[in-house]
Amino acid sequence: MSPSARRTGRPRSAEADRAILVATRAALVELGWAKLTLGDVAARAKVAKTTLYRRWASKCELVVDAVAAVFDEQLEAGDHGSLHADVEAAVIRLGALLERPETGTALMAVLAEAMHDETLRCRVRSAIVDRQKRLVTLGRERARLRGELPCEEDPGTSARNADLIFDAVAGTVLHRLMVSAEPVDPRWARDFTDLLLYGMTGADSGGATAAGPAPDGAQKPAGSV
Amino acid sequence: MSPSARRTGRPRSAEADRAILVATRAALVELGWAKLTLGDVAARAKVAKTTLYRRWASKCELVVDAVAAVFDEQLEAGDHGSLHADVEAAVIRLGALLERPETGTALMAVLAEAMHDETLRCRVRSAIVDRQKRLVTLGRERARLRGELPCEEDPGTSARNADLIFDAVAGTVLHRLMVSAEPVDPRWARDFTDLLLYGMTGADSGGATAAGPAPDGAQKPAGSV
DNA sequence: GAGTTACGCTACGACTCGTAGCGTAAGGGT
DNA sequence: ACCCTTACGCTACGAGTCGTAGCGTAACTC
Repeated sequence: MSPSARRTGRPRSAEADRAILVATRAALVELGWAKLTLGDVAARAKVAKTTLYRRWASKCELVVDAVAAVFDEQLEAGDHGSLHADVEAAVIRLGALLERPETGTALMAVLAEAMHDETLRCRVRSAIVDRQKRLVTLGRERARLRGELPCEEDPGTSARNADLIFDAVAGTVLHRLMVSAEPVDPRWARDFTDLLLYGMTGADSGGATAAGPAPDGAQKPAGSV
Repeated sequence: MSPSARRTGRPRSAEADRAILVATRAALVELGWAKLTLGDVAARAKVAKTTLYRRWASKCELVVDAVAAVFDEQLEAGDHGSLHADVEAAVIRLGALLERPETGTALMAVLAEAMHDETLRCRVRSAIVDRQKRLVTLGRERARLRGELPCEEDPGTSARNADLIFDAVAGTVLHRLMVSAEPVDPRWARDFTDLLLYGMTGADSGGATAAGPAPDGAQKPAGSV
């Protein structure tokens, strides 16, 4: 239907698409969400304002696509050899992604707007959230094969735990950057990973937090108290 | 200076203040951040538009105050007898607060806008964030007195850990509600608390996650694997 | 070449913004 | 009681943005 309806006529300029998304991110950094106008984006992208309106119905949808493109570039889930290393790498990668001013600002603004727009919320979920969540599932699967996590018979429990982990990782990194306005540096990433794996009690007492060089790296048993 | 400058003349109507903040929250729920206009807020509050502009310079500052008032109402840190119970209570309380549509929407929008406005960011921090963060410090202090957490000599380490815990709690709850759009129900609060205290490894294997009624309640040792 | 679709450009009505000006209301100082 | 000071309500205004319509042209398919 979609391909048959558009197999004829002048095709949409792919370069215009890219220029618009780039301009959207640039304008977002410079002006912020509130002062971002579609007219300004069109001027930066050197396209007519009408072209913009022909493709995106609202400012929200445009920004979602602009941000999703950045997330797609950064989507990967390499195997770092241990659950600890995998989590730490994910934290640093997500932190680097959200530290880019365009990404963080845009994501927050879109999420705020999505509270009132179910369509927009679905769009955000499919374009950004679900693809990131898949990485959590993959990482846990690898950890289970390594014997770092127990097998779970109940798929419901497994899904719930994956959701919980995802909320914890993404939410904490987001909060660190957006609310606390502190950087996701290697030390914090390690501290947070320790917290996730071993909990408040274990991480605080294990001596792997402050001055020590964390000699155990990736193989700290849970009952280390 | 401020009190001396305003000790004479007609005082500002305190009721108008309250009406404006109430109207702001109501309009935020109904219209969302993008479509929220100060003119509309003024009409709802039954005050002149000029009165609004005399007190708040921008939409952001108005919304910050409107949200901060709600946070103030809910600020408490009761002693629930154990670290586990304290954390779980805080999660549920924060969840209930952010589940109110006005609060979550407004907070996200203001945070997004604060990325470009250092003044606004400071305002958010002092009005909302820092007051919540104090609860974390208090809870950890109590846990230390109970012997649930080890003493920390280094104040820098202690502060870093408190910040980390705060980001983890607030960020995860926020993400669960705003991004995943799932409720903070008692089961999730318990699962998340287990994760925070005992880590991924401990919480997953302890059997306190899925169907069981969690018979141990608040006294699960860290080395329960 | 004919048909179809996208693009750039211009112009437009509708709307909101934030401010200025004026007269009136509500307190404090003597 | 009187004046002074400040806040309030109301109206009106220029400035700016919004999203759309109309037209001629460019690009691609059959």
